[in-house]
Amino acid sequence: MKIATWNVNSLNVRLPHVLDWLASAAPDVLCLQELKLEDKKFPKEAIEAAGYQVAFMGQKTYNGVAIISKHPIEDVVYNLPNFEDEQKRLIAATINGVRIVGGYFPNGQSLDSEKYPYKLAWLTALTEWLAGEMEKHPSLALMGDFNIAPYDIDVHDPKAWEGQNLVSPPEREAFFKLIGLGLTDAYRVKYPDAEKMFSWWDYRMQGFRRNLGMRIDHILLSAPLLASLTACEIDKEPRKWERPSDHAPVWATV
DNA sequence: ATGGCATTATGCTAATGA
Repeated sequence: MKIATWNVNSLNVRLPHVLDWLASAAPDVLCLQELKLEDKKFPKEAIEAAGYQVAFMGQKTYNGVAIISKHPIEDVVYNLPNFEDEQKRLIAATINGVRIVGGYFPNGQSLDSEKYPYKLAWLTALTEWLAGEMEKHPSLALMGDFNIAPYDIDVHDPKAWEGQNLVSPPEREAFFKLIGLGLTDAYRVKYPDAEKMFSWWDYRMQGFRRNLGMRIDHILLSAPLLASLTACEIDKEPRKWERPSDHAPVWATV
């Protein structure tokens, strides 16, 4: 099964990109983040016409997540049951016996922002909920825009970014608590030492052309899925398209 | 060098993203 995640930064704008990528990459499952549209504006018909089913939870202007799948989508959970939240950031479902958890993790903005403790609280709630989820579903994939670069080699200029939002020690500790549940960073299994391999590039300063990016979009696999992992890649092609998202899709085959 | 660029909305300026 080919599973993927992509922060599309507005599905209104990026629907053609998503349809093109579904046709060319043909994933079984694609988690989307940052839909930035209301449920009533979700392009359900266009995605179904492409041969996919969909579960989604939209929000005007900000956030919003979806799971697109070639196979039946079962037991959908919307947002963290243990975390009261106005923001639409998480969707989970069972597909082909695999528990898929798609998340748009809070950005945090900066360490002195009120959004930073919200990010850490969200991560704590996710970790607590996910522990129970993994007991119920041994085959589980946690994927999405984590807004955390786990290692210095995931950052184009680690010196300049040292201690800042997206790489700060409390965020990285939260990331490794998720790993501690028994999850594995699929990309790092395939490419343990690869440097300058990013999933997001700033729109400004010709960030993509100069490869000034961060690896913040991840696929984390439980042990049974890790055992069947055959490939994991970041697809940089859509980032070269006209009017791209600032994120690239990341996919794995399990 | 706290700029740069893209998206959205009680829109033409401001907030947010990462």
